[in-house]
Amino acid sequence: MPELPEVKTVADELSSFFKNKTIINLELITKKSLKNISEEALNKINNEEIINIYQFGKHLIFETTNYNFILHLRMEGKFEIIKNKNDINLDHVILLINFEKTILVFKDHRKFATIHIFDKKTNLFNDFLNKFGKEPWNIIVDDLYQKIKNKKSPIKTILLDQSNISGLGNIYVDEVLYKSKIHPLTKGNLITKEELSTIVNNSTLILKEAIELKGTTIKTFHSINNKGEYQNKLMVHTKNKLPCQNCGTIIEKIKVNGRGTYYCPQEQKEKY
DNA sequence: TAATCTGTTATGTA
DNA sequence: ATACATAACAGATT
Repeated sequence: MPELPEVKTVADELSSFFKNKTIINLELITKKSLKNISEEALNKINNEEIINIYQFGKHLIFETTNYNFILHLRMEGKFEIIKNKNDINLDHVILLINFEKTILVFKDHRKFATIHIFDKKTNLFNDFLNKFGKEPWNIIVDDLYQKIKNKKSPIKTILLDQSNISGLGNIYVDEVLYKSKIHPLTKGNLITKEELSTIVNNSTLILKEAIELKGTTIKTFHSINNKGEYQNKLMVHTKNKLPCQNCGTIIEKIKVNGRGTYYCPQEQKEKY
């Protein structure tokens, strides 16, 4: 489900329910799903109070008294809040986070989600975050330009790489490149600093508007109480063979790095 | 019906 | 540095 706006929507809702609440314990339901953390490690945050729940890039971060607990939802991670354990449909449930009066249910039918827990007494949390690029509104264009100016990979691939810029996924990157009038296959070394500046500005505009609308619901995304509405604003993504809403040219779908990619062949010309 | 493809993600390998 | 396979699974397509 999640790119940055969807994760932020989820984080805000979870925060309204669980900020300042104490975790009683975690119950791992589907053991084989956690590849990057041990079951014992989950016990560390038993009895921890949640101080804050927020989003960085596509990461959902629960800050507790002594730890940072990070969930990455990948493709299909989602939550439900229930009152009674008997109400749970256990299909695809990975984890139960038990609170005094409610249970936060974490589901992930493709089991791609990852969990990290970092002790605040160490630098591991900062080290982890430092592997990722800044969010668009904090990007320094000159710095990003230095990173991409010699790359031969397509600009779409570069923008999806979270070590360059955090928060763009397959939907919004198509929308950003459309708004910026740049062909998704344009090689990084052909992007001018001015074009990169346009891309960064449009990334900020589009992600912020999507946050206002609580994300995009294409398949199954809904946060907890909200359905996103940004799907009504999409200009190219999922619009294969439909006329461009600006110029009427038929939108094309291609593959870039194996990802379905939509663009307007009239307004987004490839540079060679 | 069954085989194949696709996917709001990301990492590991070569 | 860059392309490809892989993770696991449901729903759509052939």
